[in-house]
Amino acid sequence: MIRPTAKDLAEAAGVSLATVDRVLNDRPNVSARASLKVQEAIEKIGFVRNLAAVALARNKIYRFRFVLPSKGDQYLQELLQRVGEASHTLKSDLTEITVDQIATDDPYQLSRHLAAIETEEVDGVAVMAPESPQVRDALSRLMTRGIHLVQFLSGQEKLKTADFVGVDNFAAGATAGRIIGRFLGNEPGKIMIVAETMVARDSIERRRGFDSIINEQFPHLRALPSLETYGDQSRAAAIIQNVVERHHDIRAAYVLSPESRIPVSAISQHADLQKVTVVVHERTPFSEEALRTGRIDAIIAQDPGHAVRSAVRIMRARADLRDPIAAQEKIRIEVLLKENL
Amino acid sequence: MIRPTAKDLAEAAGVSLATVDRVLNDRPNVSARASLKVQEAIEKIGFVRNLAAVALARNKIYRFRFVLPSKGDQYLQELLQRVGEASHTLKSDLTEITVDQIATDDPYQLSRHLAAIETEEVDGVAVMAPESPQVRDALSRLMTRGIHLVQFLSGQEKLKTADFVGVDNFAAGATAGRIIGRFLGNEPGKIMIVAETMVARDSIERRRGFDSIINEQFPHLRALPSLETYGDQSRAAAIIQNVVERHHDIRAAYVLSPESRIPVSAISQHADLQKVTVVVHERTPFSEEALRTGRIDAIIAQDPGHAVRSAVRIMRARADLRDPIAAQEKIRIEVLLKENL
DNA sequence: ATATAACTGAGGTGCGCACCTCAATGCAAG
DNA sequence: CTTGCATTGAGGTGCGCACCTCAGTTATAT
Repeated sequence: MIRPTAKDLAEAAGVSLATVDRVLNDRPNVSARASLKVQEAIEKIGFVRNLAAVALARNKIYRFRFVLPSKGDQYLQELLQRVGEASHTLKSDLTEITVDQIATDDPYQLSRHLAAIETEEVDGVAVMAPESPQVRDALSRLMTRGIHLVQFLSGQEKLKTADFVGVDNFAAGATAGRIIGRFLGNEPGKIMIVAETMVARDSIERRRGFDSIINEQFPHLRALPSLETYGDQSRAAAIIQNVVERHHDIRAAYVLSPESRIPVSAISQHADLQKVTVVVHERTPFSEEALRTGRIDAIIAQDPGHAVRSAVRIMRARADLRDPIAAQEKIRIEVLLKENL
Repeated sequence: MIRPTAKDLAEAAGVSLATVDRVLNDRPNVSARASLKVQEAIEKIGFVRNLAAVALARNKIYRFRFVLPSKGDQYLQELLQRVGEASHTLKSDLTEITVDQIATDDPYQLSRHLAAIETEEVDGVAVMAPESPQVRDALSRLMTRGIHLVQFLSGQEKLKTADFVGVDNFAAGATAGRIIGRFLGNEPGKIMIVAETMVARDSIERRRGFDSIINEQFPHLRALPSLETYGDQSRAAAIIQNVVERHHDIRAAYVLSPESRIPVSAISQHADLQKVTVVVHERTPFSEEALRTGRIDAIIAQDPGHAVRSAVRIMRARADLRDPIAAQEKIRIEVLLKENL
């Protein structure tokens, strides 16, 4: 037999096609005995569902939505582009992807937005938003309503019942710590740490991971308190100037936030920081160029294209009541140097 | 209109379904005018082929084959496992994957094997084999016979007309160079370089990439001539001992070959090499464990799972006479440290 | 103008499965 | 023994497209 079909399976199991259908699709009114006979026949004849036929017969269009921040710099642009590409590619796969950009840092607005998503219009939602109890509740309610949720690159204290796509930020911070520690060698010195804001859970976890490595492995180095730019160029310059005046042995800088343009610009414009080792997060046109020209020394990244595709695969699997293939969906913490860009 | 079908397309283009079919599938006997009308209508109504329906109607089983070495250590096992996983996963996608393990280092045997592959039994072949003119010819002939070829992780001087899956080995070597250079700091010293054999093009290119960085960026370091273990444990110990006796300032070791167990074992057993920085290629159970326990300091890797899936996607696209999505198929040069394993 | 080749349309079939209806059977409680 | 419910089978329809045939039409060459 070339490739057994459901008909062959029915025959082998000694039941009708209708029963095979009931078993395969978990429909009610099947006796345990019949179910068992079908399961055994599946093993015996090596039946494998033809997914193309399933998709065609279901004739269902999968509708997924990405909820992303409305404000951001190059990293957000990068994400939007990847989502757009995925949307385009997946059209022929009966998958429609939409994007909502809202002020994800306003828990109230975000919650309202999530509450307004109708079960009928969407099969799955991938949300990238900072943590808050209110948002967490809204996400829970979303799931209760039968909408599959993916926590996307974001720092929610993970809802255990939801899928997550992204990296372990503690490990990402630790990786940055290892890089800086090894790059600096044995001479003592201080490390400047810059973030847009330390409210974001992502930044907090990275900082914790970073500190854990520096303290344990490189005790001759000292990580200074985190500076917050609030996304403001002149504020960034001012606080960095302030730190430089008080510490004469700054040998490295670590930028916690995904948007590194403002902090790195401030650092590379400062006369006293020309020789410091700089590590940032996320690959953007800016960080890539900075790595090429030597203004920064390494990028810790998670591939946004992978992340988007992974989120879609997971939502797709959940919509079909399948389990995602965990091994394939792990997002790697990438270390980018000038040579492996 | 919810989602235009070919029928809608025919209507919009003012032609028959038969003509739409001829245009969509590049069949002969279509006037330029009719073709144009269809193309325009596609744009106009936003027609997108339903791939599930295409697959079902074609009812074609895609048969792909991986040709891999018969001899190897953990990296080969890793590869085999990934191919097996892909094979399992893709069964429901009408894709059958087989593996041939042969002595790929014997050009004659490999050529004969490739020549024996029938066009009827296989749609695409992914070959991992070291370079030789004879093999290159055999690969060319394979393509001439209409079998889609993917050069898989291997060091053929690339056949321009064939697809390639894998990393740029020059860049991989350069990345290793950067890592070692930065990890060692400013003190002068020597770098021991070990390979299974320097006949493999991969190793040669990595060595070139490595040297280029060390020479340009870290002139206080010196990379010693490559040692060849020939996969022999005692020979490895002997040649390393020999080098250690002649050089007292070895500060790092770089293992070029994908199988690093033998060289690393020899290095970590040598009393004088306890403090050297070690960088190897490819993630295997051994190298992973060595990184965890600190016997090595970094791994330069290419994800074999990604590589396998990428090769299959490419062969699939080629079999459908589509172009692969280049951006998605790029294999990254990964830098693994203890923290981002 | 006629033979010929290049095009076009109408229609049909089947891919493997999901989903539906309806009748028939079994089984247990009352 | 009847009633009611769970289970099973038979059969049909349609998803969107590929692929085939054959008749009819239009352009091209002679």
